[in-house]
Amino acid sequence: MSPILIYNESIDQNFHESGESVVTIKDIAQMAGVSFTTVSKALNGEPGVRAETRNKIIAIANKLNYVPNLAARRLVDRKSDSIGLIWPNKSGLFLYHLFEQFQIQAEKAGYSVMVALGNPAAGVRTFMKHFVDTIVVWPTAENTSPEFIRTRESFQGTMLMFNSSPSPYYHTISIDRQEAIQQAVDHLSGLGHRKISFIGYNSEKITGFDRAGQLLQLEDHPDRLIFTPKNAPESWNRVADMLRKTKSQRPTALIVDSYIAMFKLLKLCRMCNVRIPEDLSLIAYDDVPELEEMTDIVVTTVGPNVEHLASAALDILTGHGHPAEGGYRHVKVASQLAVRGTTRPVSDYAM
Amino acid sequence: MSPILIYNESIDQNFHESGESVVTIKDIAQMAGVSFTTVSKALNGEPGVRAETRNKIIAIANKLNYVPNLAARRLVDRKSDSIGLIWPNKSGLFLYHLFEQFQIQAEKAGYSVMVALGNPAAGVRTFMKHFVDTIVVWPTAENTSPEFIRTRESFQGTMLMFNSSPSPYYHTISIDRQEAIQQAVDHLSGLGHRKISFIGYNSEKITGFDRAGQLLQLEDHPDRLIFTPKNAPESWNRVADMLRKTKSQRPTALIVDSYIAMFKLLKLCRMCNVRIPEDLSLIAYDDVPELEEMTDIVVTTVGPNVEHLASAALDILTGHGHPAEGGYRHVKVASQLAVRGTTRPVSDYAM
DNA sequence: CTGAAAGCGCTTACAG
DNA sequence: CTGAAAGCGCTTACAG
Repeated sequence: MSPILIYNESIDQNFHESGESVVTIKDIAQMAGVSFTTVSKALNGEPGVRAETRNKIIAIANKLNYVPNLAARRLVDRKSDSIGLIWPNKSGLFLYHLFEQFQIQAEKAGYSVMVALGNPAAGVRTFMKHFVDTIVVWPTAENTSPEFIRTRESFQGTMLMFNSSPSPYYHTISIDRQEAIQQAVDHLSGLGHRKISFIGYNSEKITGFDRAGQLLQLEDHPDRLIFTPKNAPESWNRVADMLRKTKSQRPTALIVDSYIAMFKLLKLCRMCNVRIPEDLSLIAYDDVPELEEMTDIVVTTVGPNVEHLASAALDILTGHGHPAEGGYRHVKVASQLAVRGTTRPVSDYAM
Repeated sequence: MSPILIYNESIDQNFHESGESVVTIKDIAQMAGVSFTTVSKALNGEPGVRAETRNKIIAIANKLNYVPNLAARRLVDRKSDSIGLIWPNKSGLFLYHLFEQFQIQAEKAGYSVMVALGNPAAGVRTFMKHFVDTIVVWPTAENTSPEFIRTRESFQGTMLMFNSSPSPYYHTISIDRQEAIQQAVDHLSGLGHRKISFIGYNSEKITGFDRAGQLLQLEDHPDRLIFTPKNAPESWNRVADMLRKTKSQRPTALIVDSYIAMFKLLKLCRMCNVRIPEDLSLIAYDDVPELEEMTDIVVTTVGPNVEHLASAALDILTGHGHPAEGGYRHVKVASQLAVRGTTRPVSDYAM
């Protein structure tokens, strides 16, 4: 691969004249004929400064265009109303949307939000360096690593972990994936489907599928569960095999694990000339907005709503209804079924 | 509130009467049996510390999970070695990948990277509060606003603007979109295509298309340029009309503006029973990695490579070959054509 | 190679 | 009401 192709480079010799504010409280103190202690108090609205003195000081500060040095201030009182989000590499679209939502809501609540990309442990360290006092994490393999845990322990602020079981060390928000899949199955069952397939590998979701299947006494069939682990593309051959079966042989509805799996499935369907939803109903886990413009059909989905997740997190962090004690809170967020274009009554598939 | 109790047996409780204070260079100094001056030098890679001493100090720092206090460092006026990325809402996948690449390379170069989501002006303010001394921006309507410009002017650090014309106030990296589209046309022309369509709305790209068309004396035809502005979905009807024409009437190759447009086009192709690349060649602008798993075919693309963009930015910021004067640099990055599955010789389309 | 000391600009007890 | 002093954690001359 060729190196960076820079074919036109120029140097701008104009210097940016920085109007550096060298004005400190000491300068103001001298001009006002008071001590810089008094200046500090006056400017910070502390009590115990005569109004006359205070006004004089403020006037001078304005005149000199005084800008407080935040580094100095922060060195003394280490506070910041900012929230840090840990964003591991390759986290995909769902996290992208969740964090976008989170920031919109956090901004409204008066927080500034920063995101640390890359290695989560490094991210926590970055936030510590920058005085971010609240950190929000979405778990991945990387941030359950010993390194991350060690780093997390040295963090003095508040932490909120999404999608985690309750912990004595941080707030948690969990998602009931099992219940989500059960909702999906319920919906399909309500439409008369008895022969349903689940394609995926997440154990919580599979458990939900199994449980719902038993409760509703769904039909047991060879394609009931097609296990497609992350690094086994060949497992998708089984999906293709299923799609090639005759209408009476194959299931009438599918549930897929993720939107990635959904794309693979849609590809295979096209290859096998199976139309969705004309030949087969489909529900996908995870609701990612831009998918609509990428797929031919608007897919029925189930999963946690990013706005709900974000506001649940913010509620905890802003301490809404927070027990005064200051213990950590553990909230479970329910999923939502968004019925759209890809689920039809089983009667539509009658032979 | 119940704090996170760090209990590390190797820490002598003498230094930490509360058992949870933040570790400073003084703590490390005491453990290492040296002065904190030496610790500072050792940790900052300053010369004049015996290797043995340095290693010992570094080992202790790691063990204690030492995080330097940026406020203190910044007070004595030193760089914070962190770069802030401004990430406006709805910026889409390309920026997502560019920033991911940027952070990977920046981390290798020893910087910590933070991203500010949401309003760009607020982002700059956040970064100022947190001692970030370098800010990287991708232009949008929001960050050419007067508010942003005002905020930018009060920022004392270095700024790098992607996709901007040279400026006396910051570094810039521009992308030659015009040339990118010319590359695409050249490639198609080389395959014998004379009847090519451009679908999109970006004026630079259209200019590139027009220019290349004139240079190569391509055929002029009714579907040469289909202008599809952002808020005019009806403009896509013209694309559908084109696809419904007979093989001899319609163009043999298409170039689309963006991956969003690509998805729309692929949908329409399916509806109109036009196969790509069996019936029509296609080149899309912008190379976004995950597209591969979402489309049936692997699309030939043209556009700036995120790795190149990221490393060009980093080169500037790390001052590789930087003139000592401190002027701003302005670099133009070329695009790359990634020939993949969707461009065929025009002879394949012979009637 | 190592360390004592000054000091960055500010806040906050504490004493007048 | 006002101010002298201590100190936040760090870097950087400077002296040993």
